[in-house]
Amino acid sequence: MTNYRSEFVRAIVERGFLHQCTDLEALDERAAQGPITAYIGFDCTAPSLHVGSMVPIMLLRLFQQTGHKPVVLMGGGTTKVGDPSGKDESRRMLTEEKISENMAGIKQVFSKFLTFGDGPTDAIMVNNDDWLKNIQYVDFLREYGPHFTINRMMAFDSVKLRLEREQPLTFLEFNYMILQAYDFLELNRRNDCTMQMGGSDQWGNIINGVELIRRVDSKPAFGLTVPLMTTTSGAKMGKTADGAIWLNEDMLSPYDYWQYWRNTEDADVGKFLRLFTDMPLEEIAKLEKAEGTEINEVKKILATAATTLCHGNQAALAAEETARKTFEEGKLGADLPTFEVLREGLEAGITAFQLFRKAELASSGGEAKRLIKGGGAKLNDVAIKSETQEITLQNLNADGVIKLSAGKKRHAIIKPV
RNA sequence: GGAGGGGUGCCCGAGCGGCUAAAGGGGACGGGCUGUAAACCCGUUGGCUCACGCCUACGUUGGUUCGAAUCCAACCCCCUCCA
Repeated sequence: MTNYRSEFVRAIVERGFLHQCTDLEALDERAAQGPITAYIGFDCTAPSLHVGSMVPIMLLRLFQQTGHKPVVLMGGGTTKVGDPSGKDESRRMLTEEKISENMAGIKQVFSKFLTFGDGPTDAIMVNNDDWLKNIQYVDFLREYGPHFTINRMMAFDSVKLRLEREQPLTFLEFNYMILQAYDFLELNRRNDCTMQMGGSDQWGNIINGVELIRRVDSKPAFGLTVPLMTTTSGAKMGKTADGAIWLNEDMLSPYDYWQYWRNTEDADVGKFLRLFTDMPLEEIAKLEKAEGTEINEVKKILATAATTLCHGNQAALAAEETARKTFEEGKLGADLPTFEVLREGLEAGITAFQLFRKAELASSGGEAKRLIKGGGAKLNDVAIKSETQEITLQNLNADGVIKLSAGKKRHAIIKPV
């Protein structure tokens, strides 16, 4: 393959981050000469980002590691409008309070992956509400409206898809792409930001910004996208059994985060090591050769490395240890969710299915009963036969607690108090 | 504003007076096989109750009927065409 001159381009190509780029050779040339500035925007639609945003985040990290300046753009303003890309229906409108709450939650995560500061390659964070909120409608239309044709806007996938599926696309959402293009122009002027990166679904929006900068300020700019991540079997990344894999600790425990990576499909292990860890490529190449059950060891390395980045090494090791105890020794790990139950209640006896509900292993009594009937419920690793079995202090194990399991992977501890 | 079509369970979608907690699919969960993988096979999939059973559910509100997701009326929302 081509030899790239810049460390950045070489790294993204080798590690599998590159999907599309407006002009890869020119970017390579430019990145080889010295630090450049690039940004990725994150909308504030939820109180935390989830694993689906990990590729862009890791891209920013790699960008900084290879000597450049990343800009994290919080979409405080654009979230008010709502990005129609990849949505087959309008999102309900979020209130401004909700948006600022979400932003506060999302912000936390970046400091774990990027170094912020004032230096030439230190990351900075900006909020597009700062410039979008003061826009004067008619002035804005006169200045930038002429650079966008409806003909072109209609051709964008985000728009076309909605129209084809006969789903409504509001005028509000229709404006999203213009605002995002304007963001890029604004960042280009303010911070000399010359590249916008993002997920492949953002390609159209990114191109608009590149184009706008060229037309308005006659300056070159780059656009680059990362592939949309799916697992080998086609599932979108970030969603599993209990919902999204959130990056914030208050929404998903490090243990569950570790488990997510531990359960990676065989075929994805190498790809994920390259994308979601800092591990050198030669080392990954070696690990990737593992076959059969050996690959399980590699998955643990992946899980611990990925969790270390997000939650710190201590939390990652604790998660690994809990997993080892739980799965390999059948014992209890400290990280398992623990629920306290009054000792008096246990003395009197609690019906099995009620206890499962208390331990949040089932969301309703019916679900708990079904679980037990299906043979998936265990009490101290022994299958429970009857959903009405009484559980009492007699059932405490050697550690003075009760271990409940729903299936092979979900466990909880009941502790009398 | 006018004409037509439509709103069903987590999602898609069938039903079009009783046999309907509502076909089928997807997803999800559990079991089997394995390696905490994938694929495959099987089961479960509204809530409450130990249970008889009760409650909630087919856009909303009323009505017809012994009986309505199914018929009627008004209203709300969406889509298509016309203005």
